[in-house]
Amino acid sequence: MLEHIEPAGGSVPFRLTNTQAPLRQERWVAPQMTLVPPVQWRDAAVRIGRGCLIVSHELPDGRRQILDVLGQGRVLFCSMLTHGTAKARSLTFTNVERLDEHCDRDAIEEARHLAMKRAYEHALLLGRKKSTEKVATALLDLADQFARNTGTQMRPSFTLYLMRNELADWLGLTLETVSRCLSDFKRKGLIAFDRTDRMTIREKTALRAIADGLAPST
Amino acid sequence: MLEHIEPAGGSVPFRLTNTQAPLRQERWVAPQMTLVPPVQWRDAAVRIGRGCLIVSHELPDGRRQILDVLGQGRVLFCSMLTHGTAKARSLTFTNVERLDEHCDRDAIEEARHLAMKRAYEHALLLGRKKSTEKVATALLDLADQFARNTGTQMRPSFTLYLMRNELADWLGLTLETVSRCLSDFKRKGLIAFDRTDRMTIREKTALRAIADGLAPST
DNA sequence: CGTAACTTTGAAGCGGCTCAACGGATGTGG
DNA sequence: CCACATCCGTTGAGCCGCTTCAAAGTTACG
Repeated sequence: MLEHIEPAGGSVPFRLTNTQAPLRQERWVAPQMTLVPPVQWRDAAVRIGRGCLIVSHELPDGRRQILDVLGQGRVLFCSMLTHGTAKARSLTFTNVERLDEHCDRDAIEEARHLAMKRAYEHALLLGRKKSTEKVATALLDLADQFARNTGTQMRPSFTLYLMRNELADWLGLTLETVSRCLSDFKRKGLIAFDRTDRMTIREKTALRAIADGLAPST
Repeated sequence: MLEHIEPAGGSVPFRLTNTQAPLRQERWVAPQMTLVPPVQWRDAAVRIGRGCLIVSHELPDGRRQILDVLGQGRVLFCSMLTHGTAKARSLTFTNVERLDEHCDRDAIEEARHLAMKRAYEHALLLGRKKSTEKVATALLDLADQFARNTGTQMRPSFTLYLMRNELADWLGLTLETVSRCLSDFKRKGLIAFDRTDRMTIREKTALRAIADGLAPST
């Protein structure tokens, strides 16, 4: 989906496969790329085929807020990028496909609604949830998006594309607080992970209760 | 815009003028009403003619997050209310007019973009700004929306429809913290108010710098 | 190995929250 | 008219959850 591709992290390995299919307008994006829509995609909606994108926004002094994490099937609205309201970045090899304003009208409409709904849920999280509630919410959200075909329904397992500091910037916390919450959940058997980037939800309903603020804070 | 109108605060005076103009679909809403769109407005976009609405969302235990504050000209998307993603409430006598999906297509598109952009800015505020930065941002936003014709450009004056606890729920703070910030700004001459619901911005650029995190925290 | 990047863990500090008291404004009834 | 209640805002004191700072542990990769 890129006209210009800017390596965002200085040291991250950089690779790009820019496949332009004749009928479907589709492109591949390498990890750690900042997405810059080509001019003709200025107001387009693009669907993630596979991979993972984060959408973020920053204060002048560099404090960052990650606004959303997009997995397979989610839709990114390029107007947000072109108007300077946000930046999008790939966290792994990611495939995006341009939706057609007319053919995919319903899908676009639905995606717009979902984006707004998620923004509202996220505001509730940022403004009113405790750190443990935030982390629990994030894990369940990521499981929904990225555990499509791995693990069971009640014990989903997924690749965590975000690093601790990215989780922190998503949740309005510090990376240390995120790490402590995750270790805590692990100790309690609510989740499991050996590698830091591979998570398994072990007690989904318990996590759900925590995420919704219904669990005693012990 | 209401089919059923539910008095939300128990003690607030209740009055309603339900004007249904023949051509323009337009209605009046009394203060402190929870807005419930009539069935035929299920997915409509409605523009605020005058008045003030808040859009909010809650956790099961009652913690509330105010998601947006809408003044004259702003557009509310009813689908957010009908899907249970949010509630809307009037803070004063408020006039709303249904936009036409076809005639007002461009206006709706623009409003959608604005809503999303504001949600993003709000997330940045909630997740990454300090209390003083939050309050400064809120004051400037409200000045932009509600000081249309009062005060000067650099010294806007406006009616503050939100109470301290509503400001707090908007900014992810407590009402005490909001009160302390406002008193602090007043003491420093950045703002002025005698009645608690009538604000004047006195040092717009200084407030702007604070809002953007560019001011020393002294 | 050795370095770099990321994570974990600990200890200390602080910003915003909680709890509490007071003050001003408005309304109501005697 | 005053006594009293209610609601909202302000202010203070103490505390706690998260951040900050620091150091050690882990993983990946040359």
